Order: sequence, then C-alpha cells, then structure tokens
Amino acid sequence: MAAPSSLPFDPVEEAARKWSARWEDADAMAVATSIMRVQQLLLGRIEAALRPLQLTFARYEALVLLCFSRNGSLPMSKMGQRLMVHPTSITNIVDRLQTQQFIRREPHPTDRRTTLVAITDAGREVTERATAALVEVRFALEALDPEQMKTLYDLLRDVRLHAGDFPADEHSATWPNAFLPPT
Amino acid sequence: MAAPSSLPFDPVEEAARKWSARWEDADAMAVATSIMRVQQLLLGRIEAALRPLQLTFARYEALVLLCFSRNGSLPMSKMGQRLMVHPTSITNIVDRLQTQQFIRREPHPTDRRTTLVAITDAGREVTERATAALVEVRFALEALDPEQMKTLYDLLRDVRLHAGDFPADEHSATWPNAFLPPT
DNA sequence: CGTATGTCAGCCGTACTGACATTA
DNA sequence: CTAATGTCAGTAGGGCTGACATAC
Repeated sequence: MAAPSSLPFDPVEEAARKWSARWEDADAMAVATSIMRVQQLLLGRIEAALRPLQLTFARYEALVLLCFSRNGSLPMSKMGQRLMVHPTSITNIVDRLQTQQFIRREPHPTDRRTTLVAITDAGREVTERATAALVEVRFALEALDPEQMKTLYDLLRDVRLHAGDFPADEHSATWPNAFLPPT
Repeated sequence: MAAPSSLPFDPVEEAARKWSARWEDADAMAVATSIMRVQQLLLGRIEAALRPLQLTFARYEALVLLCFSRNGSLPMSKMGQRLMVHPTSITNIVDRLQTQQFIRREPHPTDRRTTLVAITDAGREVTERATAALVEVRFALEALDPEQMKTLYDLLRDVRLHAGDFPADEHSATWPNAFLPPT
C-alpha cells in the first residue's frame, strides 16, 4: 500500500491543468486518473483490514459470492463470469481458498465437466469476520454521506453499463435501496 | 482484459440486494465494488489502446509526468511520490522505460544521491501518440457528459482528500476548469 | 551521527496465452 | 462433429520486504 504521500498539492488537479495546455479531454483524463487513484487507496485500506484474516479482496469477493448462492456452491465458470476474472484466474483463487480450507471442490451432479465450489463452515466463519472488519472501516468510504454514495453509485453504474458490464434493458432499478425493507 | 461478460443482470446491484439482507453498509459495499469494477473496465480498455505502442498505463503516466516537468526530468523519488508507487516499483518502471529508450538516467548536478530521469525525444514522441490514442477513446469514459464528469471528479476528489492523497487546506479550486483559458 | 536515495534479490498475488483432456 | 469446462505450464507486469551502498 503506497503511503498517502505528503504532497503539498493535488497531483490530479495539477496534471489536469498542465494537460489542458497542450491536449484535449483533460476532464476525462482527470476522472480516469481519479478512479485509478481512488481504487488504489481503497484497495490498500481494504486489504490492510483483511490481512489479519489471511484474505485478499479477490478471495473475499469469491467467498461472499458463495455465501450468497442458494446452496453455498457454484460452478467455477459461473464464479468467473460474476467476478469478471479469467478462467485460469478463478482456478488460482479457488486453489488458494481450498488450501485455506475455506472452500471444497465437488463434482457437479449432472454435468461431469463442471466443478462445483462449495463454501465450508470455516469459510462462512471467516467471511463473517472479514465482513465485520470491512463494515467497521466502512469500506474506506467514510468520506461520503448517503446522498453522495447514491450519486457516485449511479454515475459509476452508467460507466459500467456503457462498458457492457450488464445489459441495458430490463426492469432494473438503479439504486438497490439497501436500507429499505425488501418489497 | 476480462470480457464484458454476458450476464443477464447487474452483478453489483444483485450483490447489494443480498448483502442488505444480512449485513450493514450495503451502500458502501456497492460503491466500493463499483469502483473496483470500473477501474478494471477502464484499465482494460486503456491498456488495449496503449498496447500497440508497447506501453502500460503505469509507464504512460510516468512519461506524462516527465513531459509536464520543467526540464523534462525529475528525481526518481519525486516521481514515486507523484505516482503513488513504491521506491522499488519506480526503479522497475524506469528500468523498463530505459530499455525502450524512452528515458535516460542522468546524475543530479548537486545531490549525488539522487538520479534524474530525463525523457528522450523518442519518449516525447511515443507520449504524443499514446495521448492521441487515449483521447480518441476518451479514456473509456464516453458514457459521461461534461456535467457528470465534474460531479464524478468532485466526489472522487472528496474520497482522495479524506484518504490523505493531498492536504485539505490551501486555496485549491476543485475543478481544474480544463476548458477555460488559463487565468 | 542520523537520514535520505536508489538499487538489488527475492517473494507474492494476479492476469494472461496456449495447449490440453474431458465431457456435453 | 463442435462447443464448453476446467487445468496446467509458462510468462508478464506490478507491489511489496529486507538489506545494502552511497551520499547528504
């Protein structure tokens, strides 16, 4: 985690100012750079919170995905699609989680090509503890109030939608309305 | 680059819905996940645009930083601070750029501890071409109009500020006003 | 003296390519 | 047959740690 580093000014703003003097689209450059930097800052703080539990964010996401599945198990291919990772990367992640005894590989009952990944009790337990750790630091986003969160979420959703992260159509609400009772 | 993956729904929204049923701060989790995903999508498209020039985004950022410096050269330590990378990582990046003949290492005139990194003519040239390539794809942010860009920039700036990316005080404007003539 | 700068060897987790065996 | 699934070996680029020589 690169230390929040003692600069006397905002490096992104500085770059945008100089950029606009010779090139176009300085605003897009400033936003793209901001996203990279924020991701780096968040990931650093998130992984620092997970380190005592021997988890990375990638492995944590995989565990959460399994926790949310109907039977606590999913095919490798499904996990790869959801987490946006390469098939060989999901093999890697699952290998590590298996070494840690947080998941088990099981045969698929009907399709003998596919491998099911099932979360273990130890896996559920560490996921609970990791989640508590992340909620405690509010995912490193304590700078934002609920309204700002919603605005940011919606803007990022537009970017994801345009980049093909999920289909446009459908009766999909924009904001999950996490704090409202499920309808 | 993980392919934009043919899911029939928004995986982040889906996760937020299930999250809110058992845990707190589903909105912070949704925003953090969105940032990770958007960063991955943007980086994928940006690096695809840079690949023909044999550049990664990290190396491109280093070249731009040098382009913007007064004399086309900076100490390694300064580059590391600005780019938020570890001292050994800047050595790595500079090594690769040097192999590509895009930069030169030079001795510092007065402080014999520090190494100056100077951009070469070939370096300036490839930076211009890379910039043109990125401007052409609008940094993969063509989904957003100027007003959305500003909103997003300001929100991300709040997060960076709170995370210690730069000091709060100062007479710093929030938006670089890239399209206005310099005052 | 203590501090700062850059480099080196080495390790880690991740992303990918290409090839492959197995099964639908 | 073609297509899908998961695995393996190997490679690449990046982020770190610890140790170190050098210079302020």
